[in-house]
Amino acid sequence: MDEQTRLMHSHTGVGMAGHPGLPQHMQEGSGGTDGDGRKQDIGDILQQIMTITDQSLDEAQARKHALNCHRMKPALFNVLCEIKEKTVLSIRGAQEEEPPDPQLMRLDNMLLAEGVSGPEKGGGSAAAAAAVAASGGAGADNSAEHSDYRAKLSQIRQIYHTELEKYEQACNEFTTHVMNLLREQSRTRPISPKEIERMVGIIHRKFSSIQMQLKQSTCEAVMILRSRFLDARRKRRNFNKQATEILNEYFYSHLSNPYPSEEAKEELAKKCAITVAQVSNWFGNKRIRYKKNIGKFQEEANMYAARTAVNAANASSHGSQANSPSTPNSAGSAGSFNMSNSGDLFMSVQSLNGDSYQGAQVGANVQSQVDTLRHVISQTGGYSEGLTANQMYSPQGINANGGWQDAPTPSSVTSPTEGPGSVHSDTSN
DNA sequence: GTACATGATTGACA
DNA sequence: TGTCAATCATGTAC
Repeated sequence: MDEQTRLMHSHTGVGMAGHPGLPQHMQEGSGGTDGDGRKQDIGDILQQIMTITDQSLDEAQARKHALNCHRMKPALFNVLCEIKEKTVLSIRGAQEEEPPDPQLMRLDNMLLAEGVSGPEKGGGSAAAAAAVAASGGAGADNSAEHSDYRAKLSQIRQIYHTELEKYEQACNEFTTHVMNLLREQSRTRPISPKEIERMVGIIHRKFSSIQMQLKQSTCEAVMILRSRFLDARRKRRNFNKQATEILNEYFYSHLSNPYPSEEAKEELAKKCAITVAQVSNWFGNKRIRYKKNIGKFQEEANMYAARTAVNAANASSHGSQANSPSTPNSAGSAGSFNMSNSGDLFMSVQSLNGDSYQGAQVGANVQSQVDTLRHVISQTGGYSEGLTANQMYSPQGINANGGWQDAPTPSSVTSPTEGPGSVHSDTSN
């Protein structure tokens, strides 16, 4: 039998004796040996092919039925299935057996940790609490942010589960469909149960890759939510008024050297309910912005000077606390910050009176300073008429180089609470 | 929507 | 390592 005939023979898949509709020579397994015979065979086969379309559906069904009922069919299918198992499927099997995807495991772990997957027993809440703790922000509005975070996480969780359910449903439907299809096809071509099982596995893998994408997207959403929640810059909140006042009071009362020590920073942080880093940031920004635009801050400086003066005056007139006046506290609710000096304020006050600032003079006589302060206060309302702004709070603390007057290197900046030798002009001196 | 205020970040520097 | 200076990103007032 020549190659073409063999091909046709195998393609028809019905090279079995007694099958209707095939040329007699094929049914008998004989092929033409001479050229004319071959031509005749091919012609017959072509004729057969051409007439297939002319056959009725019933006729085709009858043929199909006859084929399925052929006594040799099961045996032949078994053999073919065996061959398939030994060749193609075994090769595929070796390729498809993969270890669990580490990325998928990471995603699963993360979703579990974030409370997106797994039981919903406050996982998101715990994550939010951890996020809050990590952020180290002021606690006042933490609960609001916390609930916001939880709500958004819950939303993500809901979407995740809905989509996951959809995928699983679709996967099951598709698997059932394919299995039915393969079972149906197994009547006409050799498909072993193992092959069907393998196909199911392939479908599942495909769907799990889709699920992995879903998991990845969910993880990204959680990460974004988390980063937004944690990112201090994004959730920047202006300090409350009290905190700003406390910081400003310190700044303007240490204008000649507005570099709080670590201890002072910690105390300010505690008073303002912010972190030490935030205090440092605040002073850094304040120094820069004050230096850049002193005129703009003049009014503010005067206001704090007046306040400090009033409080200093009150403190000194109410007893013997002149050596350690507490920070002026406009509202009295911010707590008293122990600024043991008002030297810079006095410096400015004295300059108001035309005296040049000399550190040794500062705080020499508390009572006289209080008197001077009272004078300043009386003028505060109309300083703009009689006094230039610079007279009130001249940038004398800033040297020609742009640095603060006598400002030591940051590392040697001493606390306002430090004793003699400090660059600050404590009244306690 | 826009301009300004303000807290945070970043890179350079001493 | 703390500070400066520039810059970013958000809040707020209009």
